[in-house]
Amino acid sequence: MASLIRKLEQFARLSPVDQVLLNRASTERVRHFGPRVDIVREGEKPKDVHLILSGWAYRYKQLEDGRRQIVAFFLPGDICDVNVFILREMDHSIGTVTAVSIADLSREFFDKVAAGHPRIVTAFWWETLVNAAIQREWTMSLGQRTALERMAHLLCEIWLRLRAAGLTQGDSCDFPLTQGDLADATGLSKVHVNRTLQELRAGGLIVLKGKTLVVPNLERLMHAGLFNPNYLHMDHEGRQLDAAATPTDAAVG
Amino acid sequence: MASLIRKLEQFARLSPVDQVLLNRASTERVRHFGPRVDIVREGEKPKDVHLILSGWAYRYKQLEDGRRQIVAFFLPGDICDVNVFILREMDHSIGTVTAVSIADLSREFFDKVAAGHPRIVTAFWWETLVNAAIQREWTMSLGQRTALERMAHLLCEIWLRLRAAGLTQGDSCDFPLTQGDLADATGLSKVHVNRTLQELRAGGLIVLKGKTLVVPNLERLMHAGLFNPNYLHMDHEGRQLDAAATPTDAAVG
DNA sequence: TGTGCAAGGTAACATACGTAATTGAAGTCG
DNA sequence: CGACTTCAATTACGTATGTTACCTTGCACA
Repeated sequence: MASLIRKLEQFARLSPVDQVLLNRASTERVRHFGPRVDIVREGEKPKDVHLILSGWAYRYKQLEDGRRQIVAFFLPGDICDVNVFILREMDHSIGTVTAVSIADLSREFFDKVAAGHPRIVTAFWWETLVNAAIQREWTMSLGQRTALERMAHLLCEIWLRLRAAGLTQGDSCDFPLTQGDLADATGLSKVHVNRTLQELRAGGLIVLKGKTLVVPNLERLMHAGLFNPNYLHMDHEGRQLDAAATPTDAAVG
Repeated sequence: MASLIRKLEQFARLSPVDQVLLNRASTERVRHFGPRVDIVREGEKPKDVHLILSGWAYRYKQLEDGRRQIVAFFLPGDICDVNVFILREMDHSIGTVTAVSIADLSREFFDKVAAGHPRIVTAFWWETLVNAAIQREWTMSLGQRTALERMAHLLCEIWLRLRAAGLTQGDSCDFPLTQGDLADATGLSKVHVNRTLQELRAGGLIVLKGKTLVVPNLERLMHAGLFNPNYLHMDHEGRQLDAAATPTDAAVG
């Protein structure tokens, strides 16, 4: 799976054998879903781990009275939760935004990885730790950032993650989220999301129309969102995201 | 370390050899800190993983202008982040509430665990996944719950975690957090935290005075916080937290 | 055994954001 | 191609929570 390997390679150098294993695992048991559909529901017993091959999805939780919070977005190349099948039941649901293809990764796959593929183990740990860091940053956003900062911050995060997966074209990208989605993710009302987006547009920070987002000046958007990319841990051992940095041949694992 | 083993045993049955290993690791390199002191600072390179032996601490992030968010609390028996030393630098800080003793767990320790102690591996995965679930629930709280619900929810969480660590006495427990701490954790102002606590007191949901918290009726407090304990994943394979459930001899791992 | 400082508590006032309701634009499906 | 349905946009108004300021309580330490 291109996006996954591209993403993991950012962090750990995978051997050809590693890559073959990942490729096989991500083509063996593939399922397809339509847009706006649940893939997994709270209360179910997690049997497999899901790798997003294409499309956007989100993880969400819901209160009995209907209030709903999106707690994470999944983009192509993302793994839902390494090793969740250890748990007895899901404490949240996963739904699609667009049409989505996923590969189911079994417990046996992870056992095999643990037994003989230390580079992949390291890379999966990195994925796990980064996801935890993202969740913390969302806590920070919801607790401390204003509506404008929060929105700008979220857009920066999605932008950088898309870029790392090779899914941006110049300064624009596909953006299938509705204002309702953004509201559920930022903890704001739809009305206030609309106001906030207007403000970002007025400041020339974003162009958002139809299902396309343009970020003319990432620096400025990051500034507006008090965005510090360190939590994404996109560099390691001197390897930088898109600066051709020191070509240290770091053996990780 | 008693609290740690007690907590992990809730989930995975550890062999005597496993327990010896954990006990050795948690007595080898111990450090002591005073109250209101930083253990780790954002930007540092994580060299070890920290196991809290005694005392309360928190993980926090700070914006340049001083706004600060507590994103997690650490109680005795908690491990800060399994395998963080994989990352290049900390994206947050860890500070103490009370005096704290910690054990430093090295990379070598985790390598040894990975190589020969599958039960501990499983238990650590469980710890990791539960911590992620807790972080998600905080996101939910900050995004959707009202001040009152949020506070009640947080108190329930801390209560259950303390109870699982054996740190409650009947319906009361030590509670060293200040209203300022609660404000930074809930994303509310100190004034509003005060108002909210008054309201909880008026409703007879808590008695909070000095450094002691009493929860006369956990059910009612949970109800007020829309608290669903499933996210703590405190039961597994039929083993319930404090109901003497089916004594399934489940071999995990 | 006071004395100083952090923590808790209160009040008056300010505001960022939510709610409800309506309208128009844009897809989508029979 | 018209009829739905969803999404975006906008207005008027309401409120939960923030801010500032000040006072009280409690406890650590001289």
